[in-house]
Amino acid sequence: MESDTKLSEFELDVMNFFWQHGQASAPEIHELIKADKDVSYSTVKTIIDRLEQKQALTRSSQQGRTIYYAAAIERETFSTPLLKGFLKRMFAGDPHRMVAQLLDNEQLNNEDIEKLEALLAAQKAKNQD
Amino acid sequence: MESDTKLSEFELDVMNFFWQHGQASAPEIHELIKADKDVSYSTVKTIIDRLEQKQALTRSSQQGRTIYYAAAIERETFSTPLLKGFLKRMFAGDPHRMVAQLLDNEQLNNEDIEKLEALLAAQKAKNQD
DNA sequence: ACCCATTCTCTACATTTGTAGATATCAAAT
DNA sequence: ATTTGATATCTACAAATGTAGAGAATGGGT
Repeated sequence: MESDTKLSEFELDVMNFFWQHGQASAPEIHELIKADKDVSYSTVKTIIDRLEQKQALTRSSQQGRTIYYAAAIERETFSTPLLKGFLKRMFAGDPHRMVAQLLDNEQLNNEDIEKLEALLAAQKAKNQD
Repeated sequence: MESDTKLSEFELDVMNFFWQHGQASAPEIHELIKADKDVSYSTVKTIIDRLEQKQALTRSSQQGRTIYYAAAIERETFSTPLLKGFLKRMFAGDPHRMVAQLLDNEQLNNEDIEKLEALLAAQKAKNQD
């Protein structure tokens, strides 16, 4: 894929299903998406087609007429630059601000927080060497 | 402002200058933006006009013909829902994943990390009561 | 009082995005 | 073999977005 491929919000929503579920057909994705948002099959299929064109999805198999697609790129391929951009845009590039707001927004219980603490500790250890 | 106002990427870039610098004129913003990206004055002014229409900016004063604008909404008004959306879309709603990647992407030194640890500790304390 | 550089206003346009209908096609049920 | 329901393909379109030129307007210098 082009390194500069951009995905729209809706396209990203669709990709998420693939990243979570592995392969899926358009009707399946439509079904999943309808839970959140009332869109027609055509709409979803169009998004999938565009994702295929952008080479974010590939046809992975076929059952009868039904085409199964799968993500052709890792989530990280997108999340890395996006996170950077988002951090820059929304938090003036300051991770501290971002985590502060994350803590504010999400209701993390102590268990969650401890997991994050472990993460930080690990990074500190890594910094040491 | 409408609670459902959406800003585009470019619009957000422009808002950032206002959030950081307080009030500014279109030519000033153009000057600042040119450092990153080669766009014409017209382009920048159009974005500012759209932001004004969306009531994200207001005219705060005037020097001769030059109009000064200022942010009419707080950064948090946008960052809160956007962070939520971004978390959902890019990290399947899992803050842990997001922080993990943040740590991966940004090179945080131990001092930075300790600040984050303090943040987490504070939140834990708050959870207690 | 006059000129002009600066800034604003207006208009325009290609592209991307969200949206979906019409229609072709075929696999499976009878 | 025929029908039909599910699926795919194709086409379309309005709105948003990134982009910028032409030209109007005026504040400030002389």
